[in-house]
Amino acid sequence: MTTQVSTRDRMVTGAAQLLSRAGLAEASFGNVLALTGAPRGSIYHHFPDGKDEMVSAAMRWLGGRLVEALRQTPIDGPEDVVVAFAGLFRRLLTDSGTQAGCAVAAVASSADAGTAAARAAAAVFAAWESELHTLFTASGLSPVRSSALAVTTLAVVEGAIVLARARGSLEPFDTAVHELLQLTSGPAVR
Amino acid sequence: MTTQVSTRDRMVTGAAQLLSRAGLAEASFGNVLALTGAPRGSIYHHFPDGKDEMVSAAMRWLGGRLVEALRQTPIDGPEDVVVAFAGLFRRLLTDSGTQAGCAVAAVASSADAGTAAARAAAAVFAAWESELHTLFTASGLSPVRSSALAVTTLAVVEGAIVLARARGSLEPFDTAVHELLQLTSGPAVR
DNA sequence: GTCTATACGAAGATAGAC
DNA sequence: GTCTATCTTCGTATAGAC
Repeated sequence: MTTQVSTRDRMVTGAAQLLSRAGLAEASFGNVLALTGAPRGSIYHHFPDGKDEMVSAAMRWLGGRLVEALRQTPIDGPEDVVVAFAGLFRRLLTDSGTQAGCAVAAVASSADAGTAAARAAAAVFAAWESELHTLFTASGLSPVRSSALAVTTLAVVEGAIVLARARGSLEPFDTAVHELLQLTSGPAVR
Repeated sequence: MTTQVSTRDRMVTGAAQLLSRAGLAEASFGNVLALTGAPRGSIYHHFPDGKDEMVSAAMRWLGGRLVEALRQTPIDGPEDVVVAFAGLFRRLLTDSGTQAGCAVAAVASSADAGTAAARAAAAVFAAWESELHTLFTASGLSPVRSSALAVTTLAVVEGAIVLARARGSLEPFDTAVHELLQLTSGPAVR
């Protein structure tokens, strides 16, 4: 039995791809239809609130997808948390030839504040941070230390993605993540 | 004698503002003219290559401006470098009510690869990284250590800006920068 | 659920007068 | 250096038939 993929799902994943590669403006209905082959008539059938709703759906899909992937990774120490999380985004960079970035960051940085899409992006960041916190705690760190490292891990990875894209090289990404790892094993109070 | 500010200069700084707040798509000629009061006829007079050229000019202006500001800051130890650099972007966040971000990151993440604007954004990142390297070295760190910290400082700050905007709070920014400071004074080989 | 047709605005860009 | 006019393309969004 082959898995049924709805037109809506294809549009959501297509929008996520376009957001990742070229930002909010390029994730237009026209581009989504061209990429997915979805019919024009499907737009406002599946997304009555228009683009804002489609982008919000893409945010939720990406958010959940990464959390699931994280939960499938075996975690022993705090270093594993960083490596697992960073590894997922490193894959995004390698798979795209450093042409893709984080779609959530793209939306958070360009959607009008207060729109559903902007709120969805912020919610995804919060969910990722929460998941990182949980994993850091499970790996042996104190709640306080886990909080600080969760935020910092997110910041380093998001920033490193931008630098890697700009330079067209994984080098800045790997360097920044390597430094981040120092913080998980450093002398800081646990 | 009052300083003459050319129409071109007003357009460049206006474009930089719009890029910072809403990204590449919102930095349209129409919005730049509305913001600066520049005449329509000035567009292709001052920027024969169109928007790509205007955005490139905005990148160069922002890039040079930050380097100048950095050079005016007294630096004693490596911590001062981080505080000075992060402080400039923290100011951007506070002045805008966490509504503005880094215009260079916005362009690097959404301009088509290969365009003049994308190359200008990459060049600005390289210039900032180089300046950070110089300052870290001057503050007593080894060249190798300075390289790693320059990249990491950039990454943390860029990522932290995105998180601060999304949450509408300076908290993630301050947390990430605080962690970054640990790396400058940590046990890593200098 | 899907289709066509269409409305409306804004984008970037060019030509030519002043 | 500035202005108006215009072109083309693309964006979101809606209406109504199938």
